[in-house]
Amino acid sequence: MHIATWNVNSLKVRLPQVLDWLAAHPVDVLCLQETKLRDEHFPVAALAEAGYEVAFAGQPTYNGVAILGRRATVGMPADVIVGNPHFDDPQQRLISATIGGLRVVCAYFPNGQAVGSEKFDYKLRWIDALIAWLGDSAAAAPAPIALLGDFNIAPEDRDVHDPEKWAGQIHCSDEERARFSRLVALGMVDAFRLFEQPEKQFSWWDYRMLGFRRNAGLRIDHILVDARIAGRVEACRIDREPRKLDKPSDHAPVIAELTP
DNA sequence: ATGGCGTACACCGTACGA
Repeated sequence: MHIATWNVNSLKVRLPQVLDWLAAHPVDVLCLQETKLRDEHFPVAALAEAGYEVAFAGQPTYNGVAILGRRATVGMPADVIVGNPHFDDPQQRLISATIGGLRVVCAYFPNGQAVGSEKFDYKLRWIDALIAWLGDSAAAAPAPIALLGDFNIAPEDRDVHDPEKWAGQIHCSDEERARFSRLVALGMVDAFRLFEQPEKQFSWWDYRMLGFRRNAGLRIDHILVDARIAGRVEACRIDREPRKLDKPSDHAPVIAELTP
């Protein structure tokens, strides 16, 4: 079974790339972030045609998350919960569902803009509420949890192209990294770091300043899996190919392979 | 050098992202 996450930065613009990517990589579960679509505009029919059942939560212009399930293998996302019961949030950043024997949590963490800003405070509170909720529900979870998404946190300096330039900055601050560690401490592992990886592996590159060509990126998109099923993770990698296309998302997909 | 690029919505600029 393959599970994946991709911040598409507008599903309206990126739909052809998502369909092409799914045709080439028929993952069983795909979590999307920044769909930027009202629910009535979500491309349910096009994805059904491609063999995927969907659960989604959107709003105009900003945010928006979705979980896609391959009909032939895992089918429809079940027991869908939109948002976090511990945190009243007008922004659509969180959706979870039971699928493929996992409790899949698809998350678009707030960006935070700048350390110390109001948006940074919102980011920290949002993450604290996520930790509180997962901490509570993990005990009662009917299935192992997999948390996939755009965390907007580079957990370590090796996840940053220029750690000195980024030291203490947004995505790299101690407060954010401490919260990433607290998520892991709930009993999850970073699937990507279960394996030896090449150096300088990133999942996001700035559109500006030739970020991708210079590999000036950050690894901020992650797949955390329940530590109890860490042994089932066979592989985890970032697929840079879609970032090379015309009109790409600024993020690349991350894929993990699990044994059944 | 705080720029740069891309998206959305609405208007021909502004907000936001990371």
